[in-house]
Amino acid sequence: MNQEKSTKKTTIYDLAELAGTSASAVSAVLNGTWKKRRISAKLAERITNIADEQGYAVNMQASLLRREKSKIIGMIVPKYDNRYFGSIVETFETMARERGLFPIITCTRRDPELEIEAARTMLSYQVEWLVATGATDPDRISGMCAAAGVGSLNLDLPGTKAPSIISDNFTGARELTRRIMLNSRARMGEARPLLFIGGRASDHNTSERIRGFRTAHDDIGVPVDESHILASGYAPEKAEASLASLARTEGALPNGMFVNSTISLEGVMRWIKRSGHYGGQAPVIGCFDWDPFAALLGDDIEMVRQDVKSMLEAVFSIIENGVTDEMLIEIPPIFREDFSG
Amino acid sequence: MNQEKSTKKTTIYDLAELAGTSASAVSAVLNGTWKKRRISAKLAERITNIADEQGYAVNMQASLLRREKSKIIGMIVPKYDNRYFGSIVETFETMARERGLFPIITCTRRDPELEIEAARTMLSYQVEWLVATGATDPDRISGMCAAAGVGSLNLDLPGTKAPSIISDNFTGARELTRRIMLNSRARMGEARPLLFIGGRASDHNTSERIRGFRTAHDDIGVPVDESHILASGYAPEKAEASLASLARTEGALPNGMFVNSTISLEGVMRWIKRSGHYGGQAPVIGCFDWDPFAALLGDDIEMVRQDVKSMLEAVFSIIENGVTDEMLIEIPPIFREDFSG
DNA sequence: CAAAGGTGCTCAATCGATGGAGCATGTTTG
DNA sequence: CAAACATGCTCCATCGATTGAGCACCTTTG
Repeated sequence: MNQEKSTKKTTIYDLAELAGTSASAVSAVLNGTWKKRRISAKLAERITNIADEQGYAVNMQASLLRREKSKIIGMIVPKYDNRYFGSIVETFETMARERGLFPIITCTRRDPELEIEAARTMLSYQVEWLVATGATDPDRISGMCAAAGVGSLNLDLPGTKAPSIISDNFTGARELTRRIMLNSRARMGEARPLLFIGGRASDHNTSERIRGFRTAHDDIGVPVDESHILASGYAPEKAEASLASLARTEGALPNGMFVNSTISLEGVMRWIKRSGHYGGQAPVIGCFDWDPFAALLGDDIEMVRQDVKSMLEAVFSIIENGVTDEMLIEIPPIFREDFSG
Repeated sequence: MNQEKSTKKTTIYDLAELAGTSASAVSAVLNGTWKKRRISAKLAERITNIADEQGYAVNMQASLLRREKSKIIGMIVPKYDNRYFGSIVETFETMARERGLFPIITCTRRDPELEIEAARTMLSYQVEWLVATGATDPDRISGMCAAAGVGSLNLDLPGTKAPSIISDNFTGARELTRRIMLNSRARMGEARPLLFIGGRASDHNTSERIRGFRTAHDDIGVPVDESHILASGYAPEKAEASLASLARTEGALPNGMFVNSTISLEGVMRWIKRSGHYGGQAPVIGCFDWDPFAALLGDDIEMVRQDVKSMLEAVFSIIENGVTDEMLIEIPPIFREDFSG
């Protein structure tokens, strides 16, 4: 209530004075080591009460400086603008807290420089582990962590210098392609080559998904149209622009599409609506990612959901039980029948 | 490259030894105060090079313990599962970094206990400001911050003990209701009472929106049907359940709906699709929040977008220029014509 | 009743970075 | 040429919590 209390923060020394005891007793009581340090239950209770009254909160900076382990775990994430990353972040926070870890998360907006800066900042905060999600240069981050003696993991996009947990993109894409093909055949009467749109051909996920896309075409015996593989980036505008340009040069577009992410799907749906290219009848669509509203957009839209929970269980299993031999762990994505929500 | 480097972290003392100088010189060079402390440019460069070679990163815990200001700014956010909060978090991070602050964000899943615990943890990390977004008990958080001499702000949901920045819910809801009414009249030939669904009547935003909803009915001269105000919570299931229950007791539902958030809209759209209540013709909908896919869901869906950028500019203006007299700052939301994306 | 052991606490060094104070030099200035 | 000043550093206390070591004061045991 007094002046000092509102400006300066309460420390264990203040509490010690109030309780008529030493700072080490206060420290021991508040961090739970008091039994080990043979402090009486009576004193412990008195200290606890005073601490509560004063609204005391440890100074983590001081505490962590002294401790050997920080219990801080960092995550770098590219964006918060879709359900996949949103769910990764939320699940990560929850699981970290369940394990007594303090999660710090930072969003790098797919900016390679920001990624490095963010990683360095995380190291400054003494993270014990750093999870790089969808990083543009995961190996660079792993290198920095290794030099600082900090563990690192890649999530969503794999690297070569740290264990990587990703979706089984090949199998998922193959099955998704098969389903689009079946839906398309049901509507059109025959199986025809699909369009692939979104992502960057240089990234592992996209190239694996394209491989699955090709394999599924092979499986059914339909040729792949190379000019219809448009890995033009993740932004909605990119997808929109490349569809527009393809329509300009080719005329009629395929009636089935494999869309590489919900972000790309945003652009695709916008173009379909704005251009009126398909008239009333939208194409049969499959999307490698899930969004509740996108799922309601039509009857012929198939969405695969990446299994975020299992992916993060794999992440924490490595953190808790140490690094396994496998450097690449692939988690099967979930198809419609499998998920309840 | 040696054993030590991989296990123990490099400190300024290590760098000082490598450079044949003192730790304070190293510290001054690396934190930019070297000119003020009259270190020669030559030595500064040598130290910088060695630091780079060693991949040195300051120990923030030690640094912050000594400093007076932490430059850490905290945000508490309820969920990451919609574009509104996603955009708040992403914008907040970006703006904080632009101002040389380090943002830490934590998600409390609308759990009141977790909120308090998160606030206490933030205080332990010596945040200078805490922004409580959509908090269930903002005043409790403000109280904790005040006791620790830390500034706090409320975002999205207002409180009474700290400045609050929120959307102008009343005016926004009034205009949104007017638009739904016009769309509905255009389709049905006459203006009829709308349905209000989602949110909690006890929270400020919902009650202000309901007030705007009523006022708009008055403006047009249409009575409000009290049994059609369903503030049954935020979860999609809640909205779905209360529509189902209403349809069971009343038969035909209104042909125009005011949906209080995209989260509720998820449940609404799901119910409309599953129940088949409306046949082919979905009701005219307005939603207080924006989502790109939801916006594409039909022609008669009007979405207001909360002006996240302006809201956060107001937040940082208070942080930078001090607290103004106003305790409640209301930011007008954005209607369709206004936004480009 | 002395030795041995237990109980309940305090002392003081420590973590790494910071910054006020101060110590050698070299350079002006009256 | 001495006083005054500038330059380029280093020394060391400090931030708050932690923890090994150790000091009194019991209580038990042979």
